[in-house]
Amino acid sequence: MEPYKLFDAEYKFACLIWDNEPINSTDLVKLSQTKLGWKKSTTYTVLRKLCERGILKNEQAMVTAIIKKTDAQKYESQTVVEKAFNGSLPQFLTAFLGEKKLSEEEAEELKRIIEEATR
Amino acid sequence: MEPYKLFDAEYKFACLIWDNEPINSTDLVKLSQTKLGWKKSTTYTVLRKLCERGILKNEQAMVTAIIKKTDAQKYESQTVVEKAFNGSLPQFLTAFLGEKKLSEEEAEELKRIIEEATR
DNA sequence: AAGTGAGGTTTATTACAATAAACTTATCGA
DNA sequence: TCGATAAGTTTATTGTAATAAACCTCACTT
Repeated sequence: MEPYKLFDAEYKFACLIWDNEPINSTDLVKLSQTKLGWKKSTTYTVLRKLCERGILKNEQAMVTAIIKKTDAQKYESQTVVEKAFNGSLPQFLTAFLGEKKLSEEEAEELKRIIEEATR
Repeated sequence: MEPYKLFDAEYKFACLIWDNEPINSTDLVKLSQTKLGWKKSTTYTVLRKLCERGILKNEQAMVTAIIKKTDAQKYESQTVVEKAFNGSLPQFLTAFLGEKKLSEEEAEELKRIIEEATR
């Protein structure tokens, strides 16, 4: 398995931790119950798997993330561009935008991000 | 199942059809063999499923796509942006680019695409 | 000392993606 | 008319994601 690969359920769960860390495991069980509808055992099962894969950490009932959210996101973004767009960001953008129209502000923001990444 | 959702194996297979349609089913079996390493029965199984889901069509042993590649790509791109970036394209772009640097030409191309989508 | 809650683990269950073996039926050329 | 080939279908197998029931152990409280 690639290091940062998170399945859908895992990703949602990891988001709870990214947004709330450090979080006590009992509190995380409650949070998963309300946010995801998970039972306690489900939470611990998924938690342990993500710990084994080096993505999260659970020490003295305190859960934190080892992998940063931005790294998981980078992985997600690059995976889809490779898989479905032959690695081409322009192709991705074209497909994503489709017939959608951007406002001036949105366009400016995107161009700023691109500018930022241009040497 | 959402209409355009294609699993990994299905997406690769659909690409063969998009790139070669219209294609005779026997030829498609051969193509899947060489490109994906699939047996004949695998090809027909996946083909039938995609036909049932209204994504492909197989009539008189002639296989064509009903859903266009661009539509499947649009779905893929929007799905990942929603799932992992809270629907925010700027967040996606930021994560994708990371520390990567763009050349002048790449930046120009991206800005052109954005310009195009700006009313 | 017995009950209770925190903090887990062990073991299952279910669903379905991925792949294919084995069988069928029809056509067509030798 | 028989054997090959095309064009499929039926039925399995395997792996694993998603979810959870049932159990365990320890510390603390009553």
